[in-house]
Amino acid sequence: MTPEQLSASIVHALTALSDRGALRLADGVPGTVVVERPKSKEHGDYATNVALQLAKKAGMSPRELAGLLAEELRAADGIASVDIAGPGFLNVRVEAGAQGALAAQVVAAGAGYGGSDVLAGQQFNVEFISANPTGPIHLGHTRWAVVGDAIARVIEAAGASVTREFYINDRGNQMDKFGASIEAAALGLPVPEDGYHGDYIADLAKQIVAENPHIVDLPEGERLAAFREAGYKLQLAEQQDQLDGFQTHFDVWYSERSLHDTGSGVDKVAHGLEKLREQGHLFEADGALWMRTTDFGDDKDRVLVRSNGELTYFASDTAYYVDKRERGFDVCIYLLGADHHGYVGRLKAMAACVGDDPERNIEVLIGQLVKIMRSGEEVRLSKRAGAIVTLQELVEMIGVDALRYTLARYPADSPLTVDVEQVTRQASDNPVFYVQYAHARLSAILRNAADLGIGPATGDAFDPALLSHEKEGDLLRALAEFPRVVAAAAQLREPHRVARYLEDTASAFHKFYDTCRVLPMGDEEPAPIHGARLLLVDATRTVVANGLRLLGVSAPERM
RNA sequence: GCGCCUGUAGCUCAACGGAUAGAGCAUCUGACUACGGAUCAGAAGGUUAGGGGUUCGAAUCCCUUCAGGCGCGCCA
Repeated sequence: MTPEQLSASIVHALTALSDRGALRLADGVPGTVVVERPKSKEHGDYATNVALQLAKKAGMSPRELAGLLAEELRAADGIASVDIAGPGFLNVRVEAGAQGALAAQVVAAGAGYGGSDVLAGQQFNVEFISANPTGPIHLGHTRWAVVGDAIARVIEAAGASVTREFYINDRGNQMDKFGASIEAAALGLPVPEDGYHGDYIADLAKQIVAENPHIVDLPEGERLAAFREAGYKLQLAEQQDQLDGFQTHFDVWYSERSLHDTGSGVDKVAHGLEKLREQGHLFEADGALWMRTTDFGDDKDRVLVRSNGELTYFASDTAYYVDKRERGFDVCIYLLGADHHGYVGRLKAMAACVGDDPERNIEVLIGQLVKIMRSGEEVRLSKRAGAIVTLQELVEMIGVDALRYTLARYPADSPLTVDVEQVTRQASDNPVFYVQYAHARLSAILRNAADLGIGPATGDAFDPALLSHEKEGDLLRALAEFPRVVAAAAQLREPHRVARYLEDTASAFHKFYDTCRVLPMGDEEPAPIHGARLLLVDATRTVVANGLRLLGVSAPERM
């Protein structure tokens, strides 16, 4: 029995009581009730606080209501016992047969188990990383690579359609500084003070000159542009390559330049401004064009066109948002670092200014920055000073799986400290291996079973009531949780819940494995219990594999 | 100064407003002649930064004090 099924049974019981007049609820019977897995086993297989929640509306004491409900519920299918505890909790024990049946359901659902339709019918755009193409992807971006990708995956599992998008800031003076830095390096001149100083700049210069020796002979202005464009192309390709190797794949790489009229006749910025004008939130002052974001809670109005005629970055942002909405996305999610939290207000206000609902159409997730410790000291990220820990270095040190998992198992809005040495040294103690090891073990059992010529029970040969051991019950309840863990992760945009859940489930499995022999021993004849446990093993393997996939972490069959 | 985020075990961090606040690492004690010991069983470790409030019930919500991070440009 799953929590959902139990919830339905409770609603059914409430309805029956209500129909008989034994219960009168002010707002009627709720559609669903909260069923949770208690922390302590003494509190049964499942617990619900429904009596506490409804007592006031029913005009009776929680324990009184709990008593009524318990009596009604005891008659329901699949329920072994119902106890009333504490102030009015209902502690429910489920019959072994009703619980064991889940194993077959999981295996039947396969890769689809864990999915739901809680976000069905919605189109999501998830934008993350969006690094300037002026340097390598580094640890500062890596958290968003992992979290953004995992958010996209869980939202997809919740039934929505998702586009992962990377916004390339390929316009503006940072690009010019980048170009000037490469140019200086190529010419053997000192890099400008406000330029980029990492070693990679010299490498880029070398590569560009090697590919096109005549570039240094170009006239000065042309030469800068040529270095800038060549550097841009190489750097973007490198970012794409590294993210690809990091199992982070984007559906759309969106160039900021493409928002501006580049002779295509489509000027999306002008279009965005027009939209704002229609809505009446534009005004001119001091020779500049402004958006009155203060109409919607921003702390000050924002300039779109400077008095010198140049467009601000925010003008691009607005046009980009309008474009996303016109491409059909209902919800535009932005993942930004804590150093950008000042943008939340203006982005929301901007969405309101173009006539959207800022509570629904735009969502800005602010993640805390990752603090990096090395040799007991904090490593300060600075692209310009060249002090960076690149994604590539990190992957070489700790591997894709361990790095992804480490960053995925914490909520993005909690500050995180990563000690480079510790993560590297303790790679084998990383919880990712605990979960992966469970998968490898599960795979090994199924392999060994196949060698013995046996497999999971199927059809009528499966007797769910055989899975009555305490550890089997614990494991089954863990498996039953998976769909709502994924749904919660999607709705709350908190994929770390999946990682924590996998650790719990792996633990339940390891305990089961330690206590319950799955395969026949020696020359023992295969019996129904072996088939039933193999089915449970198969179901567990399915859940662990599905969960790891949501995090973009591999599920190895051998380690 | 104003605003946002954070403060939980020695360390890194969990905990839909729920019952005795949990994991991993580190420390200590046990378990391998049968499915993978990267495992399992157990011990120890806490005034959830401090103080008020809301309620059946608060780490969680509200107020306040303290501490830390970040942000407040016609930059990107």
